[in-house]
Amino acid sequence: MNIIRLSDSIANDLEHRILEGSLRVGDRLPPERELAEQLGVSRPSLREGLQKLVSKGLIRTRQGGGTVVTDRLQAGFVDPWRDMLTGHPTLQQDLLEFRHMLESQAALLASERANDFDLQRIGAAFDALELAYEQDDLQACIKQDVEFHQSIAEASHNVLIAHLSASLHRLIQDHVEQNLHYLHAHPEKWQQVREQHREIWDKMQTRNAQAVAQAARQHIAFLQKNMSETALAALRIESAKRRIQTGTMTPPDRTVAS
Amino acid sequence: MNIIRLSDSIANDLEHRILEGSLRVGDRLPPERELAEQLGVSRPSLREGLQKLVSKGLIRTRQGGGTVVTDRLQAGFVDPWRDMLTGHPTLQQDLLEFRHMLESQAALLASERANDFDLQRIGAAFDALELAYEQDDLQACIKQDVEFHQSIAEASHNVLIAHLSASLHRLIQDHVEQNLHYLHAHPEKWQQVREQHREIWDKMQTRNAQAVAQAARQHIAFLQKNMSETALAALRIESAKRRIQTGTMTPPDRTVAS
DNA sequence: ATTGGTCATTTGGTAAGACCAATTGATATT
DNA sequence: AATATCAATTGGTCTTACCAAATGACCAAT
Repeated sequence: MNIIRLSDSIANDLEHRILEGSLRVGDRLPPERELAEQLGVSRPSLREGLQKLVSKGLIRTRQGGGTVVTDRLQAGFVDPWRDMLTGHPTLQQDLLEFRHMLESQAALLASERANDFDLQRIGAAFDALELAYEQDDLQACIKQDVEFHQSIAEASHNVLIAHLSASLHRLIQDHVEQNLHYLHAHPEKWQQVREQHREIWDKMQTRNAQAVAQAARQHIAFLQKNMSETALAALRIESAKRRIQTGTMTPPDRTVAS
Repeated sequence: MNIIRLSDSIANDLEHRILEGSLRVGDRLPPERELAEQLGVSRPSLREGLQKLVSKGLIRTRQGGGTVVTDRLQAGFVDPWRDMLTGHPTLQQDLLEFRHMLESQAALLASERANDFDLQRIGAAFDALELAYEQDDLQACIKQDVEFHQSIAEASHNVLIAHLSASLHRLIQDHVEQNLHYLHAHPEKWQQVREQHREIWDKMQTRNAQAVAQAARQHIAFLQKNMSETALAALRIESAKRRIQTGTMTPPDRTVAS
């Protein structure tokens, strides 16, 4: 009945790749001429598809520059929370609790579904993390810590988990950094964190889902405990700016929309 | 700093005309060749602009038929996640999986933290749900089903879980409705759902956290199973319509002349 | 060695013309 | 009058070409 427009197929496919994670935020697409040839379509058709995605805000094109992925969903889901968190530091406990759930589930699913590519990426992240530990490079540790957890989240092959995980990492990046600084000043805890990462990676390789989830839970619980200790010093200014919500706890009418 | 893309100007211009009223719903646009000449642009550029509007749902094009203004303002706002789900049915599995995790965790936390007010609200929702079952009022069932789960989510006393739960419920409302309709036609399954709700509520009252989480997991798993069955037909149609497969993205067989 | 500018290359933006395919509507046929 | 047929209309796609902005390499000046 309805013939599918070629440009729609193209847009749909690229959109799917972005959501699924094979095209990640910041990635550059191949040049239009090249991509058109890869897909076996003409450049105008490809461009019609690309422009659809541009209008959706999923990619950004610059003349002479190239085409890059600029996920707008990442902001869409979490932006409303950012205000809440900066205004109400007590909610950070909720956030950590949520992360606890999210990461353990991500680890569980990842150990069931990770393919070779996923495992390779996680392994590479782990190695880089170990290297950062060895070199005592705190900045690199932070960066690789995020990459390690994110690679696991994306190996879960669940779009929602992957995106939420990425969003949360952005959201709590400051606190992660702060926390790692604190841990770094306590070598025995610092060493514990390192062991926990190794534990997760080891269990992941055995593909024992429950064990991986357990290791992830322990890791996050450990961070949760330490972070709450350090967080007390952090909440200071910002408090006066916002009003607390009424007791009925009514969610805003738009948490998902952009 | 940003050079205005011609296709964007075109899309904006037409969109403005539509919203302003000079182009009304059902109106036919001039043929592309003619319209391109009127606007003083090439046909590819015009088409890029038109396709942007197509992806926004403002116009509809039929090969040989013409281009007509459709009504997008009926449904109101644009929810990117909703669009994603309708565009990529495979994501619905991810959504259900996520809900599975979220609701079981919510139930677990709720059974630990619910105060008298929370329990009263959950109980009231359950009673209303039972009443709806008794009266065989499908609409009321849908409404109270959401309220029941949402009251539990908010009893978790975790803001993120409560908000996300509310967002998800809105997101999958259509599918919930569709699913309940399906279940309603199968009395034995319909009864099972009712029992599962009772199970959750009973366990909740005993404040056995693990038991509640287990009951919630079973409930969602049951819905998940049935929903995937009902969605199967539509999903097959959708995937069949795609000419481009994910992965290798083989282009449509375009018989070359000569 | 670093800085700064010049220039060719790369890459997205636009245009023009052609042909294909579905729709439509008028015409011819029964 | 109903139906079948065909030609014009119109969106869908491809090819080629050229323009303009961004990039990066190379070279000159400090």
